[in-house]
Amino acid sequence: MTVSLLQRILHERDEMRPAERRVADYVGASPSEVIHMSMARLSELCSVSDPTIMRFCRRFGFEGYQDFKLNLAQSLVPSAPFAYEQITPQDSVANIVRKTCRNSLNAVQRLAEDLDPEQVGEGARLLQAASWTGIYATGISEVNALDAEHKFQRLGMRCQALLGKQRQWMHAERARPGEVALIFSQSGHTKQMVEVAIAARAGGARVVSVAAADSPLARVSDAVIAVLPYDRTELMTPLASRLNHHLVTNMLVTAIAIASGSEFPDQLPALDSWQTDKI
Amino acid sequence: MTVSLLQRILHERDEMRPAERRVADYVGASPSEVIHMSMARLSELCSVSDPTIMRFCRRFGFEGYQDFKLNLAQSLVPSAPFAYEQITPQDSVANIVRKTCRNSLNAVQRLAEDLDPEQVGEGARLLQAASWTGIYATGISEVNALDAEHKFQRLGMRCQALLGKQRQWMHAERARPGEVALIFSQSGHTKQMVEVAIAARAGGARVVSVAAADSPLARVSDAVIAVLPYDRTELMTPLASRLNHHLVTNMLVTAIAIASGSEFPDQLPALDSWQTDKI
DNA sequence: TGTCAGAATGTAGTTATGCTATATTTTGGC
DNA sequence: GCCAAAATATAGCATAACTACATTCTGACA
Repeated sequence: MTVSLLQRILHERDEMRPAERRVADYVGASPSEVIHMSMARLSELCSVSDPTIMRFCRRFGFEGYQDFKLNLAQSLVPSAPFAYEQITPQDSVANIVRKTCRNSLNAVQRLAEDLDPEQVGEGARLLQAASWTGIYATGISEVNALDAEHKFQRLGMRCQALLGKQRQWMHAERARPGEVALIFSQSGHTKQMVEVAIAARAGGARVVSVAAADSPLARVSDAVIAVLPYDRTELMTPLASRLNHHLVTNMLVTAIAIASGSEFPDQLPALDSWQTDKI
Repeated sequence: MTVSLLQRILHERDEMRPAERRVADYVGASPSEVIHMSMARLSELCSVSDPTIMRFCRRFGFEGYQDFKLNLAQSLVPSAPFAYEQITPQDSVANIVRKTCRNSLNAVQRLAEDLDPEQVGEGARLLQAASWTGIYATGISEVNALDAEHKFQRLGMRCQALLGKQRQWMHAERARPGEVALIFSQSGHTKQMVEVAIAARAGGARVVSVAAADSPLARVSDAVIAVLPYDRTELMTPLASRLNHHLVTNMLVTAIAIASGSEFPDQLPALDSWQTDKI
């Protein structure tokens, strides 16, 4: 969970020597003014030299005052972190609605913070170039595979969601160059998925996995879209956090739609708009 | 609803002359990079002069490039309320990731505001009491039906996702008292879903629909869980807003799990925790 | 079609700012 | 008190932001 710059400044204040402490106090007291100030002005107001300001910025990992100011500006924007709230047996339906939405917001925010766009871009490129894509998932993640199948097929991609151990094995063993195996696994520790990845690669296919970084599945993949798994080991993954794979699919679909020249890439014409009759 | 700087840039783009438009396009495409750039670098990349950048910043009310960059940096921070940002063909993958998350946050927030917990509660009661539930959806919403099937079955409920016109018709015609038809339709205008609802009710089953209020489907349902449809009539429903039915399913599952006495109602033990081997 | 005025845009130059190199002062251990 | 290291400042350079003025483009009108 991200700690804001202002909090870090407050937290490290007491470890600073007097001059830097004066900077910390001033920034902490008047951040909105500071973001619009030159370094010279700030150093004058704090009765310190310019290089002390630089050292202050460097203490927090910034290359210079410019980067520091930009981050400080961003840390002024009110954004809930939406803390996770467990739903308990005593909760009313109204609380269920509220907490479900809140926990979903938490899951989306975490994804926004953690996801590396380079990885999404790489995954999209491999998928777009594939002659055929097998989409693999087990258990409750199977719905992610089906969702991806629908959406990719809407883009005209040749692909299939492969459910069930035998069907998955049958396709992974016959994987060939030019194909892609797209694998969804929250933990990246599902044995079947790891074996599928190994088999698909052995046949010459590329493996794109949507899984936890540094997981067994990640280690046998060509491209990983790393999605941080929920880290409460004593509890099972809450329903809300399962949104993240769903969102990654949307991103892949959108990236491929753009690369394919779509005008409205985030609005796939719903199948029901041309296949279903309306009243 | 606050309009962000990025949206204003997109909105005013078409009124600009070519040079300023090049700036608008570049800033719109790569805001995260722009905030860290010098004016000289940006002007070089856009093939415009420095004063053109200044004029661009002044157009939006800023005194200079510094103020512009600070505001742009802040407009990149997801904040409540999360304004919808359309993904355009010029968007980088980083923008796709950012906007997908942002638009998903927007969709969840809208749901939190609009959803009536009474309706969710009523829907959950009917579903919990059902001897058997048929789950109906068409087109891209079929994945919602499959998701619901998985989760309800995990609760021990007798249910089945019914996909395809003939299978749906076959089951709706043979609906009987004590059963429930759960129907997902974003618009509530899908003809097949309305006909299914009418047939199921004629057989004595109860109809729970997750659809737009005041829709044809809502009018032939026993219980409606009203989900506001996306109101951009000229555009198709964006991918992000399709989260809402997924969340309603989570709420129903959680409410039924609580009513059934579950200790951790929002954390279905994932199927994969007892059906899949881990490494 | 040519002319002209206003708008759009660029070039050249100045000032301010961010940043670095080096000097000076302060602090703490012995 | 001495000395070395850490903290801090002074001085100066490079470049970034910005301004003043010049040039080019565009559209209206004769």
